[in-house]
Amino acid sequence: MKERIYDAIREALLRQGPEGQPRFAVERPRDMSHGDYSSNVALVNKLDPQEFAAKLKVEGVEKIEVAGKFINFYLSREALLPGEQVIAQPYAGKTVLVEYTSPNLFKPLHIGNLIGNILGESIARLLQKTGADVKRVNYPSDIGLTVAKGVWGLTQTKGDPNDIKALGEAYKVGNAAYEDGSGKEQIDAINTALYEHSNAEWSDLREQGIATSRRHLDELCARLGTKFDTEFFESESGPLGTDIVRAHIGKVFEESEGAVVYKGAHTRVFLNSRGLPTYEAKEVGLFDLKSKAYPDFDVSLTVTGGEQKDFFGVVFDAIGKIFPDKVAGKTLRHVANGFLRLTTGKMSSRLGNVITGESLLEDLQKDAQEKMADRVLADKEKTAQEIAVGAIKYSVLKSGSGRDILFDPEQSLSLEGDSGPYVQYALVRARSLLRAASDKGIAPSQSDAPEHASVLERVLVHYAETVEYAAVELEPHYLTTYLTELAAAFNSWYAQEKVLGGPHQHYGVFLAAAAERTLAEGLTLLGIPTPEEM
RNA sequence: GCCCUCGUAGCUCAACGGAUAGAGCGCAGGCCUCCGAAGCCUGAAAUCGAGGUUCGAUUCCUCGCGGGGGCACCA
Repeated sequence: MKERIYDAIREALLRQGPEGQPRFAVERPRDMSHGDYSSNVALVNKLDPQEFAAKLKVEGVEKIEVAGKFINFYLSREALLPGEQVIAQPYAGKTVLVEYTSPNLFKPLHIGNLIGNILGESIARLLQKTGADVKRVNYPSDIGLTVAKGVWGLTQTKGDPNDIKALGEAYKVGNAAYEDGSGKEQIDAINTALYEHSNAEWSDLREQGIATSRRHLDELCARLGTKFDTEFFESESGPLGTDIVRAHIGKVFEESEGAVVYKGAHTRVFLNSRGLPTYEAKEVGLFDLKSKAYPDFDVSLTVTGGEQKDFFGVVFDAIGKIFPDKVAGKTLRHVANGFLRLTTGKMSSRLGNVITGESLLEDLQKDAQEKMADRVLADKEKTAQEIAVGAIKYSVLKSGSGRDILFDPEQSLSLEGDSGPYVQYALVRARSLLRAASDKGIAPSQSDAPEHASVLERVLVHYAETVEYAAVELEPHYLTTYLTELAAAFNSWYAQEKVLGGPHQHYGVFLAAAAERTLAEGLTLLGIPTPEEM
């Protein structure tokens, strides 16, 4: 619909004469009383709005009104009848790699790690919906200093490498010893030994710890709704990156103080003075792995914390110099996710005040269970989990992608108001109404539609363009905001409308079905579960 | 020191250079004999400061103040 109005204006503008590039916007007015769409075309092009508006004719628009500097478009009743929504396909024919989650094996996943997974999953789904062939990539860190700290910690604590909590404890011990210097030498030695597989005992601890960590990770990803297409490990990208970097010393890289560095916007170390690859060199290897697995990819997105922005700027720059041919025509892009801060202060593995992803989910599940105490549901546990996942995901996806998320561990997460469960609840009510209608044999139909459209229909029309916008901008929160508005419109309509048995009952069912479809699809694009009942 | 970000009701967040700056929580009040009250309705309450660009600035630019992040062997 938006396209249609846009095209009509552009055509009329071109007919006016050769004034160069037509410049104008068609947007959804903030206030519904200003119509369903609005344009600033007259203002920007210094035209008489009345005169210009008179020349416009758009199918599906019943009233074109000039309000001061704007031209407002009111859709016809027919155009406002909820129907098939066609989602534009700006990514058609594109292969997009989305790398996200990228956990540190050997440490339990804390809520901070969850943010990247939640954002990445939603972006992947939005891209898919708008035409892309999406490949989900996980890049776990299974070797390097972090793992060495954990292994050293285990040798001290004698913890069980099959116990995830013991791993967390061991990492804390190792990290502390590394920072105060007391264990630095030994940990560095373990690090080297792990790369070289020169110590069976340490390598064995590493393998066991990784297996434990992966079990928990897989289980958590399954609960969150992520299924990766490919995994690349740092133990693969490390050696590969090392070789590639070495082969380009003098051309792209230079040696300095025993290390191999790249001098871009700022200087970064790719191989440290012990000859081991840093994160930087591993990224070089990772790019090579990605281009071998998916030689025809068009876009590669890396979703990680915003603090890595400058880092990726330099690394992508270096990769472009190493592989000018492989990078040509492709886009490498870093997508920043914010990090999670606690109201009680910074969360830090070192201080031990981490909240693991698992424990947060469990707490929320308990809250949800309590709320459902007096209800009879088919599967309360499953439902509670859907609500818990919805609550967490919504709280991450409701603000702009790079923004930090403030989390109050005392208050837990909200299950009401501006929240995941609020939108889920609207969906559940719509489904419940549809079930009741079906039981009573009231079929959906437009036959008894009321003369005027309600707010609900006027919100529904904007679904497709919102999905497209969120996908192109890589900003799921536009969709989140929209769905909350849609849920509010539905709840409001539902509260004042006695549907079944009323004069517009068939249309009411028809409208509820449209709301149900849209809410369900929208939530799915965010990666939020869509419960049948709650 | 340099670079990047952010600053909007008491709190957590929205607002693609546009019209009367929207929500939720909290606060004050109202609504279940009726398809689900995790809901609906009403009310009080905000753009960090100073300049500039623009017909129009929360949004863009400059300066200042205040958070956060990054800048050589962590990821």
